[in-house]
Order: sequence, then structure tokens, then C-alpha cells
Amino acid sequence: MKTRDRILKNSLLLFNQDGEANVSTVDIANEVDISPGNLYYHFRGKEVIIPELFASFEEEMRIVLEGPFEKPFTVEDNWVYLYVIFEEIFDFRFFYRNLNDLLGRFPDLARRFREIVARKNRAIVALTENLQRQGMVTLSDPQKESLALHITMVLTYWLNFATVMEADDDGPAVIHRGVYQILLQFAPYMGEREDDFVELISLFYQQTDAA
Amino acid sequence: MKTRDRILKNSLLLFNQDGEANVSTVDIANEVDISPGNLYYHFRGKEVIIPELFASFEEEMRIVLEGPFEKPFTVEDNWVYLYVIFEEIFDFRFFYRNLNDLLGRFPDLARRFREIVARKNRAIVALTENLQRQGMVTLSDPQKESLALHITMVLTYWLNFATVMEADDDGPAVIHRGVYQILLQFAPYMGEREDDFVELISLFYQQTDAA
DNA sequence: GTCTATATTAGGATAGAC
DNA sequence: GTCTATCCTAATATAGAC
Repeated sequence: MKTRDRILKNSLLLFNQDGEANVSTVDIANEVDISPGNLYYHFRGKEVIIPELFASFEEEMRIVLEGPFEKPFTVEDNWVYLYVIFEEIFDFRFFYRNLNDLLGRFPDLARRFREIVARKNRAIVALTENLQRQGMVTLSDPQKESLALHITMVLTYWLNFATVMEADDDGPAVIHRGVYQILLQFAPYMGEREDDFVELISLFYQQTDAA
Repeated sequence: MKTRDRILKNSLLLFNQDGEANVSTVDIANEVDISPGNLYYHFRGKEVIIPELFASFEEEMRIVLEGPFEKPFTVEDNWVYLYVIFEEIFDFRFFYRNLNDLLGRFPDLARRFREIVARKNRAIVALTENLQRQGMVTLSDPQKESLALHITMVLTYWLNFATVMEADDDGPAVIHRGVYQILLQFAPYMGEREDDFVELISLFYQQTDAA
């Protein structure tokens, strides 16, 4: 693995672990086991590393969000879809934990981040419409927009919230509950299918929780 | 006004404006128009100012959250109640924008912050039960818990989210939309009253928005 | 209580040898 | 590409006079 890539990899590791603000260039160099001077040969400091990491995140998120929304999605498909989005956020969680600061410091990233959130929102709208087409939920357009906005917010902050509320940082379990919470939000729009649906996702919840 | 209080007041101002991490003790001294040395006479640095500000927040939030939940709350009461909670968060928004970092640095505050969120959640549960007693909404216990958790999350992160999504920082308007979004979440549990309810809160929304 | 002056340190950054 | 040595700066913190 090239030094350049090792720097990126370890920066991400430390940023996620300790928060970007609490990681110095020397910390990174130590973790990579090179000299600070060498680090500066590859990157002119954190101000260059961060946008580079963001670009990876952006690309992966773009791929993830291009879900195949024309086909009918089963509940399990939806479960997996949300799970994968959460995983992506988890992998770059340092970014989400410091959003205001980071977006303030990098206006270019702010623009692009907003674009990602907008995409996320559109994906949730599409997912909702898919459920609608299958006759699983009934909701008006304003309700749809409002619900999508809410879900987008939960997708954005759930991992933060969980970290704040419980000191421990067990990724999979937290993601798992996040997916469950989100899918539960569709229940009230399901009419008589509601009970079946809740039972189904509760099953997913318990199932994967044990794993 | 005593110097000590002026330091606290201006620290809060700068923290909210620029983020705690971007405000130095010298910045604060400048804003208060005293020397850095003098600042250190009153406080041993930001590490002492922050918990002091948190204590104010904690106290005010405690008062706000002690809502009179036994009486039947009108929709307008609920509107005002949520609005006031948001205002409190807005006044100490620097804290919410840096939650993970700050709670990591001050474990004692982390404990107390979790307690506040738990109170917030209980308040929302109480508010929901109040609507239930009035026959305005129908929901099962798990639904109630899930809805309350969601609303607690929105209460916690809405202002952050809005700042991220729109660069501008217009407090009242953002709070206003937050309240609207939250109340909208009760709609699907209202049965036939739903349309009336949505119309009513839309009215509040447009009304206060013009003001 | 308040000031000025100064010490200390950590982090960011570069020069030059290998 | 990599290292060592070194510099610069911003931020924290203290001492001592007024």
C-alpha cells in the first residue's frame, strides 16, 4: 500500500476515533509510522486530507444512493438499503460529528454535502413512492414530503444521537436500531396492513440483532 | 453588570456565533474589552466557562420542561411549548453544534446532558398522552415510544440540520418550521380529524411566519 | 480588579541532507 | 520518498505592578 493511501486510511481512522479537531498532523504521522516531514511531502496538512476523504465519501454515497427504484422493493430490500446508507455514514462519521465546523471551514464541501443530503431525501421519497405504488402505504403529497424530510434527518443524525445517548460506540447494533426506527415511521400510513408490517420489521430487528 | 457576568455573556455570544473551538480566551477578552490577564483572574480559561454556561442552560431547560401536563393542552399550547424548548436550545446552540466533542471533554456534562434529553423525551411522551386523553390521537404504546423518540431527535438536531442545509441562521423562522414539522408528525394518528388538524397548524405556521 | 509583560506549549509548516 | 532539525504562530497561562 502506498504511503499516500496509508495516510488517508489512518487519518480517517483517527478522525473517526477521536474527532478531527483532536487529531494533529503529528498524530497522523505517528499512526502511519512516518515522520511529520514526510506527511507534508504527501499532503500539505489536514486541510488537504479532509477534502480528499470527503471525495471518497461523496463517491461511495453517490453509488449507494443510486438504488434501483423502479422495481418493486420488498421490505427486506428497504431494510438493506437503509442499512447500507447508515454504514456509509458510519465509515465517515467524523464528518457528521463536526458538521457545522467542517462545513464552515470548507464552503465547497458544504455545497456538496447539501447536494448529498438532497439526494438522500430524493431517495427516501422514491422509496416511499415505491411503497405507495405497491399499495402498502397511503399518504398525501405533503405528508410524503414531510415524512421524507424526517427520515432524512434521522438518517443524518441517528448515529450522532446514539453516541451522545450511550457512551459506547457499537456500530452494527446502533445502525440496526436506526433502520428499525425509520421503517417504523411508515407504519401509521399502512391502514390494516400495519400490524403485519410492524411484526415483519420487528422480526428483522430481532433476527439481525442476535447476529 | 459585573465583569464576571459580562465574560459569561460574551463567551456565550461568541461561542454561538463562531463555534466554541474557534473562540480563544483572547477573543473573549477583546469582546468584553478587558485584558486576557483579567479574564484569567475571573476564570481559569474556557474549561471553566463552558461548564458554567452549561449550568445556566440546564437550569433554564429544567424550568421549561416542567410543563403543566395534567391540564388539557390545546394545539396552541403545544405549539408554544415546543417553540419555547427550541428557543432554549437556540440560545445555547454552540453546545448542540459540538455535542460529541464537548461531551467527550466534559464527562460530567455528558451525564447531565443525557438526563436533559431523557427529560425532553418524557415531556414529549406526556404531551402525546395528553393528546390521547383528549381523544385527538390513537396510538399503541410502542408507537407512542417510537414517535416520542423521533420527536426528541428532531428537537435535538433540527436547528443543526437547518443550519447545515441553509447557510443563513435566521433563528425564529427556523424554529417556526421545526415546530410545524414536529406537530405534523401527529397527523397520521388522528384518524378523521387529521385534515382539520393539519389545516390548524398550517394556519399557525403561516400566521407566525409573516410576523 | 485590572493591567502589561512574558513564559510555555502545541500544532502547523519548511529546509536541506540522505 | 523519507528523515532530522528547525522555525513560526496562535493559544494558554502566570507573575508582578498599579
